[in-house]
Amino acid sequence: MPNVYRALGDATRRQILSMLKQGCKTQKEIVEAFDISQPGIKKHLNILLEEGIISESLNGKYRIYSINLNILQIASHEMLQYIGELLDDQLVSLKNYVEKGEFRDEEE
Amino acid sequence: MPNVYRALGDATRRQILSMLKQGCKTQKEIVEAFDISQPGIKKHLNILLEEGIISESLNGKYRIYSINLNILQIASHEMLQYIGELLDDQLVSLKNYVEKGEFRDEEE
DNA sequence: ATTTTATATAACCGAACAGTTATGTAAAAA
DNA sequence: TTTTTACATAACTGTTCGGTTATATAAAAT
Repeated sequence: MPNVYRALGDATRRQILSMLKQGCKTQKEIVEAFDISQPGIKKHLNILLEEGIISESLNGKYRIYSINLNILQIASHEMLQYIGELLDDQLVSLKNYVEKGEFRDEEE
Repeated sequence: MPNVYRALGDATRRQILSMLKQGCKTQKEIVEAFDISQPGIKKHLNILLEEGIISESLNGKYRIYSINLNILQIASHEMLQYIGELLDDQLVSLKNYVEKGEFRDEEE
């Protein structure tokens, strides 16, 4: 099961995910958006891949990355539940709202 | 500002916080609840202290730890907002619900 | 056919982490 | 006063992480 803390625990990875939320991106595009070397970015992408939060596909010489919102949702479930329990019932009911399936599956 | 990812990113620390949610605990009590050495537990407590998620107080030879729910709430705010933005509007409205101040301040 | 482009991979670095053992210290109990 | 108890601290280990440079490779463009 994906480790959301690991995946989201780094600011660069969060920015990458925000980029991918706007649409699929080439590795090159991602690299150009940061002041980090290509292998450095690739490591972040590998961690997101390991955690299943993003997917990779090939197109000629390009690597295309996309975000897996459904998996991210499932993955954050446990975390939201835990925080909800700590922060008490208000957040829990809030979490229940999420769990009731009110999400639309953007990734289809 | 507290790094929630760091604080909550470890299972032992999450268990410690769950314990403290039930009430203040002595370091001894916490140590006894885990199969980890006393210095090992102390390191986790120090990280939670660094992030401001828990507080420490002295009582004779005892160290008493308590959870700072208010700070945890403020700290998770950003994280919840970010995840909300990724997981789209349903979660955002959910997050707004939290932000509207619907939390009661258990720690007063 | 050669060069450029997009990416992969290896090797390295310093810092942080999770854990340990060993030892010191201060409060409480005997 | 001696011993026990609760905790602090230092030093060490192995692993992961975020970053780098250097180099290889495969596709595309020239």
